[in-house]
Amino acid sequence: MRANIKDVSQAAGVSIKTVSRVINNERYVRPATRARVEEAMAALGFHPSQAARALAGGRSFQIALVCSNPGPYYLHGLIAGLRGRCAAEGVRLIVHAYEVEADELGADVLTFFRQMGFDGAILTPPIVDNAPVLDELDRAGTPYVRISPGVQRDRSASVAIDNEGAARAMTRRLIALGHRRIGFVVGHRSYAVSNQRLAGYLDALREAGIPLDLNLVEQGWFDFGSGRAAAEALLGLPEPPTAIFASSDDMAAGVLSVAHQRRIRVPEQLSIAGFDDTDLAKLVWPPLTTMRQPIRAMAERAAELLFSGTVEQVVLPSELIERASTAPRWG
Amino acid sequence: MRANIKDVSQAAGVSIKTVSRVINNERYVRPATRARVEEAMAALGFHPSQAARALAGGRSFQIALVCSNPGPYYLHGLIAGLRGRCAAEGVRLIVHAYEVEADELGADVLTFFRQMGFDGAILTPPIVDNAPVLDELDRAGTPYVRISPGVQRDRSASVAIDNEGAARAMTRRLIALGHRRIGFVVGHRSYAVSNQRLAGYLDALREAGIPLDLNLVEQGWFDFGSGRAAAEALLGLPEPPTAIFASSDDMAAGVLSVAHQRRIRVPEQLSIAGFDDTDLAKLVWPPLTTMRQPIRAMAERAAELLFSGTVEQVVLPSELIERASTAPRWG
DNA sequence: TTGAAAGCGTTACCAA
DNA sequence: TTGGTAACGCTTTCAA
Repeated sequence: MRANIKDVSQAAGVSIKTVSRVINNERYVRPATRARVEEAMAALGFHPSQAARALAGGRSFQIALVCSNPGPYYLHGLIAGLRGRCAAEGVRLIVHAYEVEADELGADVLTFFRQMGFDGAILTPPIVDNAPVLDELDRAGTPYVRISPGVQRDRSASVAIDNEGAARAMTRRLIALGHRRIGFVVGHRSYAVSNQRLAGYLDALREAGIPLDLNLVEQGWFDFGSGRAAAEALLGLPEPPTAIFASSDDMAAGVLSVAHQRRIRVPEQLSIAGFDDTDLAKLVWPPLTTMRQPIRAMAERAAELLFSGTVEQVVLPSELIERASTAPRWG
Repeated sequence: MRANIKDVSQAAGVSIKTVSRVINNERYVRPATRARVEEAMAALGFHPSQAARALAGGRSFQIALVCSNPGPYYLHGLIAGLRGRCAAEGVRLIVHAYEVEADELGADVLTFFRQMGFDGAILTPPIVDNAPVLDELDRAGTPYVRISPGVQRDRSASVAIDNEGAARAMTRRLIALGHRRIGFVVGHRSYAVSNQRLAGYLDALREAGIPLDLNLVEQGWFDFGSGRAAAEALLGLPEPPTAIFASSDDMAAGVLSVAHQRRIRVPEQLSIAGFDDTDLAKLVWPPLTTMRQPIRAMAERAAELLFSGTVEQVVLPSELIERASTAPRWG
């Protein structure tokens, strides 16, 4: 049978409470006593039951990462960014990836939160803007950090980049390269960042006095397939764009693949721009131009805010990466 | 205050035990009683405490996914494959990503397992071959499924592909294309699959009567950077290879980037082959040839084995994808 | 600085 | 088909 705290207390000749003090690194334990207890714990191969600690102490030692079914790089960046800090804090990471289409109302996520009192939560779009979910978290007193919130930004701690500004910068860049007909692939409708990026695009056009041609704006869903579909539509126009700015790298890769099939040389005949959290630019050849959202850094910062209890709206810089042939990001 | 099972039992006018029966969908509850209890639960917004269930019931309703710090596509494939089944089983997924270099002995993972009695575990390389960890799991009676085990394959349920056969097929393909000098980038030393893939490469050479040139074999670490380093070495040889087979797609992408820098046309002047779990082939242009490890399907199958309690060694087919220009995998 | 005892919210066992 | 009551293994409160 697994050793429990009582076994340890007997082996060490102290009370249960004292063992508990050692487990939790509390003060008021004489070094000698502490040593004796630790010895006993090691000898018995004792590891405190998290379930019991959670029940008695009201802490779960778990934080939740709630995200939609995101792309590989986004998910990886999140987990990579959270991993270290969680380990350092002795906390487990519960990954809850939900189906965006199937859970518009966040009901699933609500249930998820109500079952285990998490010590904290990290939310990503689009659930990050779901009021009932935020209400529940507030009600339960669970600290949480939102990544890329779209609404009520000052409601909680959050980490984001300036999506609108970044999209504006990218569009300006394309305009500076001489493009006047710039296609745009909008992101998933349920994500606030999609609108923010679209707004940046529109703003840059306005600023440059380029009239908006609605034929150049296609709806996408952040994935490779919808990028391809959008590219088919855009490149099939009587007067196709000379540049296409996709709201995510996955979609940009889709655009690239269509261009390739159509024997369109990139970037000579068609500039393709992506926007994302990925390292795709380093993998794709010839390269896309990418507006880089530092998702891993955002996750790291989110963990920092969560564990320090700081309620603050952090805005991290994004980064415009010209095509990798001129600005490689090797390593 | 959060409603507990006692509140529900009082509201419904039944005993605690009956509420428990309803929660756990046990038999021997009259439909009318069940309905009354469910009503009370809904009215009180009751959700059973997972901590209490875990403590009393000896089940944690959590399974662990233990992996090293894997690449984005690998991690994504794993989680995507496990997600649905976990949700269906009402079980949470705890992601434990550990540092391979820092945890050679699996001590960290051992602690991880001993703290919470998981209902099950999914292990991936290289910890999948760590005997102490497997022993601990056996001792605790925790069901587990190993993905791509390297040793003691019949020790537990597992899912794998035939790595050696796949690498052999890939090498044969390169030989069939007329290559005689085929570089090989070995995977990370701590992973058994690295040796398996190397064995397949060596076997195909032997079979074709091509003498092994050790200068053509470079050590890599599964990542982009080591792929670049290996390519620098191989392409810097007095007599460089005409094809390079990297044991992972990330490394293959690194090789590709070096080829690009050196103005080597791919695949006309240099064939590049990858081996992985990724969809890189669909993203990279010009394409690599890839031996595809269906990691998501492996994860799905692993979940199936885990939850059904089937102890079986499943071998899934891999797939040779010729360069994407001729065999696109769009969508 | 240490200890005794009362929870925490379930499930499991045994009766009824 | 239902209900008591003892675990489960820890934290917390209050004394000492």
